[in-house]
Amino acid sequence: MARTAGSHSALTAPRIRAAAQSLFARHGFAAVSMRQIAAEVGVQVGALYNYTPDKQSLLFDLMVDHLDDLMRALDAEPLPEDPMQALEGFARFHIRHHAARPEAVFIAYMELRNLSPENFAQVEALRHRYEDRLTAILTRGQAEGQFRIGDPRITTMAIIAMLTGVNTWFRETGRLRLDEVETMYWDMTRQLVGG
Amino acid sequence: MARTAGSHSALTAPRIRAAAQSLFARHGFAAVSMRQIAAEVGVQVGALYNYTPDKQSLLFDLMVDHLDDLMRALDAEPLPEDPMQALEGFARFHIRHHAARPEAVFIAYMELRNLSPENFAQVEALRHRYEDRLTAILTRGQAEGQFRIGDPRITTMAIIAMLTGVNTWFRETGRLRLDEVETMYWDMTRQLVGG
DNA sequence: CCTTGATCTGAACGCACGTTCAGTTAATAA
DNA sequence: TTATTAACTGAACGTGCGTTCAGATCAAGG
Repeated sequence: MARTAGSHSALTAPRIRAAAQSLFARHGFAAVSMRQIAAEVGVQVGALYNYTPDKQSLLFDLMVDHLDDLMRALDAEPLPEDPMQALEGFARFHIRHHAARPEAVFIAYMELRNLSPENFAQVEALRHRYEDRLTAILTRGQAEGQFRIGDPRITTMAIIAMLTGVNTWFRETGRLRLDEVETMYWDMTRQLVGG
Repeated sequence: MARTAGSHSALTAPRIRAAAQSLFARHGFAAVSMRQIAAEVGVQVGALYNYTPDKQSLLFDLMVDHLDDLMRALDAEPLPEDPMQALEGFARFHIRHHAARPEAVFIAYMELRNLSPENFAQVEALRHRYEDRLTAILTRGQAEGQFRIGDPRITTMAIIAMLTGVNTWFRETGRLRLDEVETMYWDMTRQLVGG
């Protein structure tokens, strides 16, 4: 046997991505085999190599696409002049965006050490660009006397860690709706910066 | 060849633990082989099985010991009556304790999915007990009107995520000393609870 | 000094891994 | 209808995996 009925790269490619993302998130990159991914897609393992040069590229592409998606989505958000409003926008956006794609977020945070040094550097640079957006808001608010904070860079790390932490416990089926969580975390963020 | 000169379980056991911890933290549990651990210790792979029934137990024991250590250390801390002072004690303790053992912390957070369901439940229970200490402080401070917070449980998760985040960027060789970081994060924590 | 038990070696087990590739079939263009 | 290309199969490659175990050597107590 060979080419199968209905097979098409425009269909198979996203299914491979989805299978890899789901399996990497559940079991971890190192614990997932190419054969498992192929089985989830419904092809033989060799077919995967029409779509990726190797296993690591599968992981790298997932991360880069996730971070590109994140940056594009942030750029599409309004950026109010007022630092407090800008901070609220960022906090709410961060929670909403991350809660909507827990698998991609999980992988992007947990599998960094499985990247080659060059790939790691690229991913880190993308993440840095995102963090810089928050740092800019904090620096502006501090300069305008609205925020009572110390080092804006440290504050950035603290806020992002706090907000991203939502993904470790939030479940759609839990007692709180996401918009309630969003408001609770915005309240905490606001107080954290002295507002 | 067989038993080697100077070999003793009291020496080999901790060296196996240390090697496993170091390698798991650096490369991840699934990516580390028993042969790598043995090589780091300087024995053949078979010798490891005098000390652990299998690979997973090595991971589980590291996690449990870390969490036991964490609870014992917290219990050894003074617990002031005043909620604000108690919170300061907790925040500073958390940062100090975690910064001192980054490998154990990293493993305890990243390798949960490599545990069997029973082992996972045990580790989760231990972590919950630790979190409960912070929740108790927050609940008391809220009842006494000192803290301006919402749900104490959510606030617990937010604070712990923020504080633990220090480990992702702090380096001994960086521009900030740990006691400076400690104070910065305590300032943020205090403001977060409305103090 | 001798015995006993602790400690480790060296080899082996079957299995799964990532990757490659010649060959085969389906889709598509001419 | 035919020729071409896209998509996939099936089998194979060498390697490393976790775990087991009989046997060899060392440490320690009497």
